[in-house]
Amino acid sequence: MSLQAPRGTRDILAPESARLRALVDAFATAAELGGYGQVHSPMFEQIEVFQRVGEATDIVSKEMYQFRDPGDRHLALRPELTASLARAFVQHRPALPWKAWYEGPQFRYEKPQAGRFRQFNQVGAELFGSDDPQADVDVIALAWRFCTGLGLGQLRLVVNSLGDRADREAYLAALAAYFEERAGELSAQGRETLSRNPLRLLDSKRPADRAVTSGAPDIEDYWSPAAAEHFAAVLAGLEALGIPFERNPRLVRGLDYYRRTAFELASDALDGAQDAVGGGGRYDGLVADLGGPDVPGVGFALGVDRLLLACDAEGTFPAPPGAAEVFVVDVTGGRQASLLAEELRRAGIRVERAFDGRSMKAQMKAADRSGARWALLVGADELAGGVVSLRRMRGHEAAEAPESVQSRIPRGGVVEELARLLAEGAAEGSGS
RNA sequence: UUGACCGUAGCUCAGUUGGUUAGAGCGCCGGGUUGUGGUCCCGGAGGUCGGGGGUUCAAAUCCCCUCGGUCCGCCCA
Repeated sequence: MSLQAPRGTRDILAPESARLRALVDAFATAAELGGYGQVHSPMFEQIEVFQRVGEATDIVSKEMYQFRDPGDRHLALRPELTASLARAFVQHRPALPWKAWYEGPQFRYEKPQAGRFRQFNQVGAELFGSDDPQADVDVIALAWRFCTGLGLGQLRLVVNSLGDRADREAYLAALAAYFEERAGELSAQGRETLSRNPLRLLDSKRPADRAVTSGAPDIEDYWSPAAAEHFAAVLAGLEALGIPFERNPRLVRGLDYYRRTAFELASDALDGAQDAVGGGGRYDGLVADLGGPDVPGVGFALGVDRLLLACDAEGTFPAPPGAAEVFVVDVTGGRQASLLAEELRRAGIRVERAFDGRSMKAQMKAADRSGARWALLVGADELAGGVVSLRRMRGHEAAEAPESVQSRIPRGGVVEELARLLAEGAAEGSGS
């Protein structure tokens, strides 16, 4: 155990990696169905990209991996992707509205825990250039459609509005005043949070602080008429689409740039502190903060690792079958297995074979474990006769007549015959 | 940064108050006569007991440090 993956990171090996890719594929399909195009952005950015976006947020102030490159540039591994996308928007100025989706790892220096890693994967989408409440709905609908498409049923959509910039500032001031007055009742940690960002305190799970926060001023009382109207339109839009939600005036998100709409997807199937699978909101003003035009935006990100945990908990979205379709057993040295396997693979058939000249029994065992429905057997007899033995591997009783299970076919017709059998099997499989 | 618990074979775990060559199940490899899987039987490989230091005649077992994991808190994905 001398060398291992750094703390908070892990290797994702074969069956699980296929599942992760399938999840990303499903998201790509959902997003592109909605007119979002994929963006690849760098894993690291000039550190200012993130700093300008949220000095007071934890992920920027204390969780960033930062470094200087050999050219003395001050860089940071991306702790989130909305800022990267906003930077890309400013740099390229695409036509509006710009709808982008993304996927990939992000990095935060935190204490690892179940469902929380220092390198973790997210999928997400952003819509730049519209302040229409229907844009908010478009984005939320994508997240919802994708998650329910995975088979997740125990998911709650929690929504809130943080008002416009001025509303938010007025509210923040009122909140700070309220908490200052009662600082004595707060826990030591609570007071620390207060000095950093009073909004954070609303989320607090500490019982002592809860008592204080329950009487705190309500954001709704600080909404401007425009913000209130916007939020009402978003809720009406969700209702029209039949997307269930619950309102929570205490929902503030971890990132400071949110304006108006904020939302979170939480899973009741996940226990413990990490029940949020994703969240997002509107961030009007962010693009301007990065030196671009005053273009509004709304988006979200979902934690891939948490989504998969939620899928586990609900017993949905299993790993896709990676099984071979055909296994070539060759006891004449292995060259025939190479030839047959390659021929079949060039025809698009998933083929496995054994190495190291193992015994027929061993190769048959391997064939069984591979999950292949068909085995091709090549021995001295077959080789001499220009044939191969074709054996059905699964779904038959031991008592069945041997000739219905195994037969010899001409060597030259192997690809055609297997293609036919597999197509037949697929048709049957889809019918049942 | 602080707290609690945990760390024995590839995996899941036993291992009595410190006491001989550290075990099981699963998995893996081989065998059960001539070239045939899934069941069964037999055999085998595989472990610096996370790492380092200390106490002791003797440490997987006790103490300290360290690394990693889990939980809480914090926060989020």
